[in-house]
Amino acid sequence: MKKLPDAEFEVMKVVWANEPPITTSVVMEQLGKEKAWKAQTVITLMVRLVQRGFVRTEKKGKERTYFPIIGREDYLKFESGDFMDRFHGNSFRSLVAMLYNDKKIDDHDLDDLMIWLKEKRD
Amino acid sequence: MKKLPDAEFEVMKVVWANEPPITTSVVMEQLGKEKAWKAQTVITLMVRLVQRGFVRTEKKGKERTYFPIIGREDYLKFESGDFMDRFHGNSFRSLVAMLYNDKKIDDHDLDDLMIWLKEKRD
DNA sequence: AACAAAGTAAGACAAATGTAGAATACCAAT
DNA sequence: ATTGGTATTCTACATTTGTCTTACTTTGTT
Repeated sequence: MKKLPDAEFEVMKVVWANEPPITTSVVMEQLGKEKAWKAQTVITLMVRLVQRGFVRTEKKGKERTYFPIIGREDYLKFESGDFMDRFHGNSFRSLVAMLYNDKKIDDHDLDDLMIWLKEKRD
Repeated sequence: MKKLPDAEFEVMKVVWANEPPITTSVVMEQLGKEKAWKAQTVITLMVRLVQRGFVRTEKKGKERTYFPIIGREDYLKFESGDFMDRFHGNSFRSLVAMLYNDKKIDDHDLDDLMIWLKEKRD
């Protein structure tokens, strides 16, 4: 698997968030607010995602529908692993300390985490 | 701050790992094994890092020396925050669960984390 | 002073990415 | 069958990234 470019990832997020299949118009609607993309832009991104093997597509009349091939979980796993590798030399503590110092995770997150950890104790 | 391209990040890793200032030849030596980069490639990357404001440079005779401006910690914090944001909606638990399921971290890491968490309870 | 070696600057070029215009296909109503 | 509206395909183009070639500087040497 390879990392997706930012724009394509934005599209995939929408694809994953919806019950397949999805159309470009739906993607447009759901991204339109933040990204001021033209319809062609979204279509181009869909085409590239097909080439990359992230989605497959079917022609439905004048429209085109898309189905995810790579699942959200799998992709996030991949990105997470890559990230740990590249930026934290796989040292988990390094990551935690860094995020905590930078206030990216707060005490509530830690409580949350503690609960999860305790559940693991089975 | 903006994300560095891969190649430039590789160079920065070496810059950060050495006592400043550093020269391209040192970067070459330390990267040479893995990256089969020509000297010019490294020099170009250094130039781009200067433009980006990650390092500053001084001419020392025929050589050029470089000093980091952005610190490793600061950059890693930035990348870590960005990552949490983009891929885990800032849910730290989501990240931990993902890494654990994907065997990127093991029980030992979790124990370790538990200890760290308990220390935070002060 | 002239030269070779080491290092650099300037420029090049293909591939990847972000973004979109123009021409075209397809359905829906006339 | 024609027309009009959408969505699509094809094509384009600027910017960024990865990588390098060629021409020039600087310095230590003959």
